[in-house]
Amino acid sequence: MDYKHTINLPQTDFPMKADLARREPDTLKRWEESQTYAKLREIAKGRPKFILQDGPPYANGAIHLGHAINKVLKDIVVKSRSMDGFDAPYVPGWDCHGLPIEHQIEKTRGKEVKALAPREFRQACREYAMSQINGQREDFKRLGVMGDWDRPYITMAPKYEAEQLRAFAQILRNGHVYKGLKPVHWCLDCRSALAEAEVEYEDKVSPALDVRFAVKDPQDLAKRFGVSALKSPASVIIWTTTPWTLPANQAVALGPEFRYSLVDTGSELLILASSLVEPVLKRAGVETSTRIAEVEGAKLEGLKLQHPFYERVVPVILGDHVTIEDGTGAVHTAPGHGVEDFEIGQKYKLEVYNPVGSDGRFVTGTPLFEGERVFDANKHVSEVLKERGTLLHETKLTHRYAHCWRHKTPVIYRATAQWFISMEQAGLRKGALREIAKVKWVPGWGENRIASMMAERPDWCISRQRVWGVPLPLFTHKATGELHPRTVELIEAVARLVEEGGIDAWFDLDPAELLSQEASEYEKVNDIMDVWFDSGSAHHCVPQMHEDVTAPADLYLEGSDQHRGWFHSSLLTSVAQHDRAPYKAVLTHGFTIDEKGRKMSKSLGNVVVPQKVIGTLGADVLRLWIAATDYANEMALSDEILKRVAESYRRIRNTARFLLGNLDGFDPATDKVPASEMVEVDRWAVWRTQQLQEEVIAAYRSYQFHLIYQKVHNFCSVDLGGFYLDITKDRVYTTGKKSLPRRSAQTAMFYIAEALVRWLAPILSFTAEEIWRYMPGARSESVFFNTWAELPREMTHQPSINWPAILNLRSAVARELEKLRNAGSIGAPLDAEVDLYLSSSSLLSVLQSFGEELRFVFITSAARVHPADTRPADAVAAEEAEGNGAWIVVKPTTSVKCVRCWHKRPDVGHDARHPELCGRCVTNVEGPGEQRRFT
RNA sequence: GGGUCUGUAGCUCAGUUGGUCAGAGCGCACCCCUGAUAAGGGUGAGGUCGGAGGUUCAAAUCCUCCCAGACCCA
Repeated sequence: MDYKHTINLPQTDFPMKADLARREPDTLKRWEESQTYAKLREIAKGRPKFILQDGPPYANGAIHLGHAINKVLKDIVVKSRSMDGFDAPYVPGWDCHGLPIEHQIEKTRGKEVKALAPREFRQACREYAMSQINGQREDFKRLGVMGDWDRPYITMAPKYEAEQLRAFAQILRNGHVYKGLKPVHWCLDCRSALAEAEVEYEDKVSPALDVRFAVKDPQDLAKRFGVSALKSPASVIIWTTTPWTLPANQAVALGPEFRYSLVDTGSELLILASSLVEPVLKRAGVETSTRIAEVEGAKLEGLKLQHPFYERVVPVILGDHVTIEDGTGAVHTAPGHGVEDFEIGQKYKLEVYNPVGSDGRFVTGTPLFEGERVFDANKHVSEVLKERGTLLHETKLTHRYAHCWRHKTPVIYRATAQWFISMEQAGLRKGALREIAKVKWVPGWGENRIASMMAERPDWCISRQRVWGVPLPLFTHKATGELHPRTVELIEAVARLVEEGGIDAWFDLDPAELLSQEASEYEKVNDIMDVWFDSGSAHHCVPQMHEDVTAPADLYLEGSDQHRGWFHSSLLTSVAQHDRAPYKAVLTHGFTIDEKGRKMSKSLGNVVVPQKVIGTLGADVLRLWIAATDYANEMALSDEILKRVAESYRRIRNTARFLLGNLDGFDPATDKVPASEMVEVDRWAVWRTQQLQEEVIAAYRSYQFHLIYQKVHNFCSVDLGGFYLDITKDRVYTTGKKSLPRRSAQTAMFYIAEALVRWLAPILSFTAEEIWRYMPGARSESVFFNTWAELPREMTHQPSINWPAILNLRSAVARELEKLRNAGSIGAPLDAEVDLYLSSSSLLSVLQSFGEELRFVFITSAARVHPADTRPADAVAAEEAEGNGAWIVVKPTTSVKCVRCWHKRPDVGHDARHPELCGRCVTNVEGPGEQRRFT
């Protein structure tokens, strides 16, 4: 007789094969069609808010792995906060203005660009940015990121631009803005100032010159060095790799603490840092020399020097920025061409002299070099020095030098009129540092990092001489250069115009419209703002344009480079505007590297393309990798790592599938078993689930997603696959379909599935949604409409049975069974029977109470327990567990196999009607069914 | 060159304030099952905790230096 039909095998349509690449789009379509995100907003209405403010990606290019990580981490945060009972909206944004897009237009339109009017050029930029947004948006959605994709904030929206102007007005009113002359990175090709972020460092070959600055007053020098008369002319030697800045030289800086030597070469006297005398003389080819005297740099302050080719006398000054690692220990100082030079120049009231025009040529009237391009002038400078006898030595040097990130060409420092947000004049630095201390930084070292940047950083140059950006809507007086007295009001007027007509409204504006008869006295500023100001004012702009977003945000979440980027600019604008941080917490993640720890780059060929992963393994596998990786450090990805992740995905998926399969025929509304009637091990399973759930929730709250991955995966493999589901299979399969023992297991599995699907949802969003649809019982349309599973309290009490000890015994028995298996005595554990001899009386009595059910723990056909002292000589000692000895005897069983439950039992055939069945199968097939209390 | 970090088995990660802390899962090898089956179960082999010094009765855990890597800056 065939009893197979009496066995309750798992039954589910939930597919084992994920086929994510094909199936995920269906889920996306469902979310789209049923407006899942919008419905979630309705459902969450009234809950406490959790605002994650999106840092806008730049609207240029296809998304890469870094984007994917960032968006998925945000999505995990938002979804987990939602499941945690918050109203957690997600309004994505895009950063739209700025140089890279201008360049993109220049590149694609070619020469035609030059003919474009600025207005048309901006239109082209706008259209391009929009196309990029649309492309990126599809990719972000495909990752499973849920958000208000139909109403993102884009920084080129007229409303955003107008609000940005309002934010600026407030900052101006608060006294942070000034106009100044300052050396800024200047790209000769852009003809524009560059932000730090627009500069990158590349190797460059530069001339390296040692130049004489002759001492004007030899007697003064002699006195300072404490020597009598000097027999030869003396010079301070400076070392420079930018000879073209020598025309702008205003001083020579020495380190106050360093020692400087007066060295006689026979023909002349040189002044050099003592520790550098040797290398300098060596390269200059001086063979014999005598050190006459030595003093601290501080002693030489104010010494008068002759400029090497101009009729200009410059002083020796002191600066802590001077180093004696290379060069001569004497630094040529041109405040118009260097930040440190500028700063030290302020102190010594040096002139900020800049003879270089925006085109990178010396301006008309520059002696000797008028009209020459700066880098070309290097050679000329060197010739002039030679002629004047002021060149000690010349060579070439390869060093890291600032380059324009777009043009890849060397940039210069050039003093120009720019608009600044001052770090000091209205206490911005102080306020920012104070606010940094109030923010929670994850990981904690982020605080140190941004604080040290904030403490050091110079004033923020917010002006750009470009086209595609939000204007600095200012009028300056033609004679005095002062801002119009009603500037704040005027900006508001401009903001209203921009709100209607976008930024073109400003560029097209006739000043008379706002200034009427004053118009002729004022100049309309043509600069635009640094794009960092755009995104940096999102904390102000977004809440003004989207009702779901409020400020300050609960969290900003970006890559660790944003300590200098968006975290930084946002903090500055927010403190300047409101004197508070724009965020309560900041979370940063690392960058992607390959399995060898190297950064991903095209040249190394180790770049992982997210679209490709999604198209093969699926977004959920990529999401799982993101969750599984500790984002605090670098995040390594390679084919092997992806393979591992995909394998663990399958484990989790199959666990869910098995649970669903066993829930076949279970209706939670009618079939749930009360805790008091549940089988002990089922209650253990629910308890264990509850324990884990607490850990999972805690990990979500502390953003430790990789722990969730570890814990949940372990749960599936060890607790469920390796124990609970393994031993429960027998009961679910063989007891009556509607019997209490089976319903008890189903009740546990039901709660496990309810919990599991929710744990997974923020990470494996597609899979969780898929599982959700196969779960029994009435339920909402989407898993995301729910909060964490509530497990019945009476089921989650700590079990009185010492299950950990039983699990230990189980492992010990498994080791013994393995020996039999390897000896060929048994195959499956059901071929064996086991006798346990325990010294722990409590464990002994518990297991004795299990009675016939004990065998199910080991999945053996029989299992018995006895006091330790009755053990036979050949009993094998199990590994110690809490000082309690256990001895094991396993042997092949001699009983006959029941064809239905496959246990080998002595009572097989006792019932004449079912000659092939064991006793419990008989009762399960047509009797009242077996009882189970423990397993 | 400076700042901020990271470096535990092939992979991903645990290792509280220094004292069973050398762990887990995966992978791998071998075995079993064939009623979760392009599944499932079991056993086992893998690490001188990046390297070298030092502090300590005792260090993966503290200090110094070095090496490798990441981000930011110069």
